[in-house]
Amino acid sequence: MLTARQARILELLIKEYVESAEPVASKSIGHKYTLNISSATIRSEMADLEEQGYLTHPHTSSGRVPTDMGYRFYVESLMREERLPWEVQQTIRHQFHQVERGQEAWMHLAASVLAQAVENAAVVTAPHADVCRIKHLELVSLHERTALLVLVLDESRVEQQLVELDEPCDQTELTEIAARLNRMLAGLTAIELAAKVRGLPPLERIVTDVVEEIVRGVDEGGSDEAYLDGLRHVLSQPEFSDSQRTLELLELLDEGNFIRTIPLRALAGDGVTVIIGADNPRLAGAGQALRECSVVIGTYGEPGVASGTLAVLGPMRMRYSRTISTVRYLADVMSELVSKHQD
Amino acid sequence: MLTARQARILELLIKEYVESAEPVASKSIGHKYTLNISSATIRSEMADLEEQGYLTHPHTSSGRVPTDMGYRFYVESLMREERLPWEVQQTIRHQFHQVERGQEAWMHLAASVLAQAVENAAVVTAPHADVCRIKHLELVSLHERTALLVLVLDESRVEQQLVELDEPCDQTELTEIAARLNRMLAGLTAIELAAKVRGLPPLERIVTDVVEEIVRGVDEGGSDEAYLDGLRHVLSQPEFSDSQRTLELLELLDEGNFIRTIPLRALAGDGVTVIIGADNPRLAGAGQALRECSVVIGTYGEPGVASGTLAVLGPMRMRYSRTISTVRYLADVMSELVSKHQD
DNA sequence: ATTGGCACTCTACCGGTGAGAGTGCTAATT
DNA sequence: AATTAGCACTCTCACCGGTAGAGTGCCAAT
Repeated sequence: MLTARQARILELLIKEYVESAEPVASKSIGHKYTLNISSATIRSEMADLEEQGYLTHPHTSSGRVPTDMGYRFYVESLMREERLPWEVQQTIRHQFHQVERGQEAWMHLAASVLAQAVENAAVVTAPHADVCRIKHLELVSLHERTALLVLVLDESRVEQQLVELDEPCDQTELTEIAARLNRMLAGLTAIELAAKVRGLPPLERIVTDVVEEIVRGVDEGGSDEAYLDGLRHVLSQPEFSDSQRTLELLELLDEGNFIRTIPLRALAGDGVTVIIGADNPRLAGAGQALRECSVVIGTYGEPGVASGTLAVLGPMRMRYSRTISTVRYLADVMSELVSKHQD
Repeated sequence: MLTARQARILELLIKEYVESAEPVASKSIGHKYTLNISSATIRSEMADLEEQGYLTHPHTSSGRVPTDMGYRFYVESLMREERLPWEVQQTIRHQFHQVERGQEAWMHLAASVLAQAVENAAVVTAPHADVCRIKHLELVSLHERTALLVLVLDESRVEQQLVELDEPCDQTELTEIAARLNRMLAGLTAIELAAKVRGLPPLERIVTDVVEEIVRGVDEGGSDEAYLDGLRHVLSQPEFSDSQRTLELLELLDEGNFIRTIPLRALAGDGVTVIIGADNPRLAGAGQALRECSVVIGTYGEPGVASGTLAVLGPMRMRYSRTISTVRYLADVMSELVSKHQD
């Protein structure tokens, strides 16, 4: 167990380390923050903290550095959650209301705003329900036997796919088919759809099969695109001054690999979840680079109805308090906006 | 002017340097490729080449390295364009026919395939006409006063945007409006549209204004999204072993900045264009990192009707022949696929 | 329990040195 | 006149040893 003083020292040490990125000496804590104890005392406390696993030593004669366990204890017990300063709140809100275009642009914006606010990498996934519903579909003739299916789902999600038809079919016919299907399918989920389309004529079936495939794909979230921004912030941290490390991380996360590497949805819990270093078994196998990183995950929207994920990736040496507040705040803002456009 | 022998030496030197990434000594050329001349002769030829500006010296007693000018001469005069090996062609074709989903996925795929094939960073922009035409539009009611406009343009391009209406409006009304507008606007360009919508009732005007805005945006290509992949390849090259360089490049290109930094459309010419180092004034200002890079740009599709851009970014020390062939080949494949789905 | 003091350890930095690689020049050769 | 062998010269890089400085661990005094 930690005494109150040890906890205090741990807290100050982490604060200091987060700022300086260098091992913290016993003196610097005593000097900077006016504790009425000498460096020698701090040293012996530190030795104790180390024995309990909260700190380490890069080498015998260097200052202390927090371990995963140290950070975890800090996040869970020591840190008080910061209220996000008014200006920052305003900046975020402002940036958000500036643009209000398609969902894609919106996600990009969210990732960009988050990345900028926390000065780390940010990932955002689009909001959607656990099961999504069909809102509307449209068929546009491209060729004789090729049509473009535009499928509008709830949550303003638009999916498109080419459909190869059995027989030639002009726009008039397609429009009729679309109208019939719209009357029949509006508001259905994938499962309901599957039940309802039995016995439809073949041409309609070709379309509904594609629709079902798309809807199922969306439900599984496998198609979830992750909008990533701000990798540069992470990579410019001193822990990545070695270009080998940089590459390792880059290869893990480049180009939409993120979701495959870090299964956000699976890791997200209620409120804001913090994953520190090799904390989570799912990250443990992911190479050295990730083991020095932490991930802060939040969800926004209404659970089950329309929710997305919001995450920050940074070095373990991260301003947790600030990051968590920001994620929470941004999640709130985005929840608001989502519920405004709720159907 | 270069003698035949000097040209030969330049060629071999570049080949060697591209492989080894290290300054090339006079000996190593003589040894590896059986020229019947001694290293002393090669040295004097090299000195001459240097005087003419094709080579440089990192320092007095090191081998030679090609300059921008050296590379340019190589690309324009010495290099013979390689025929892409059959297996590579097959690999590319195969990867392409695997997936045939929405345009977005298609672009991602193209970037990924290209990046992998040339082992450098690849950028792809979606195909579209210089002026695009309206194909179809759809209005979906979200709220009383909010509708989702889904706009299908030629080239299977789908744009969506929220529209705030003056007065409450239900789906039935919206559908009617959409039908009217479709009859009126199908096949029009932005300019034709602007002329035709004068005197429409206010509610229709709100929609057409948004449509016009979108179409103009698309025409200008400013909204061109660039699909970037394979940065990791570039950054793992030895010229970026310094993590400072890495960062510089990353900051230039991170998150869709690419198009802003490198105006592909403006640089593309007929066939395949190669920009070497600080060759182009538009790149000159872009920081040290880019000055050590080359860009190979190709276009695909039918010029003016539906064309997109395809580019490779890599260190100046690049396998130009292979890269150019690959860009050309991929452009052909993509042109085929585009014209197949032409309207 | 706390603290001042001191020995000990490890790093980072500096200057020097020697090997190696590669050139430039010159004088000899074809 | 072009080519070549030979040699001196230059620059880099890796290695070494020595030192200053930072910081700890421990012990004896308070």
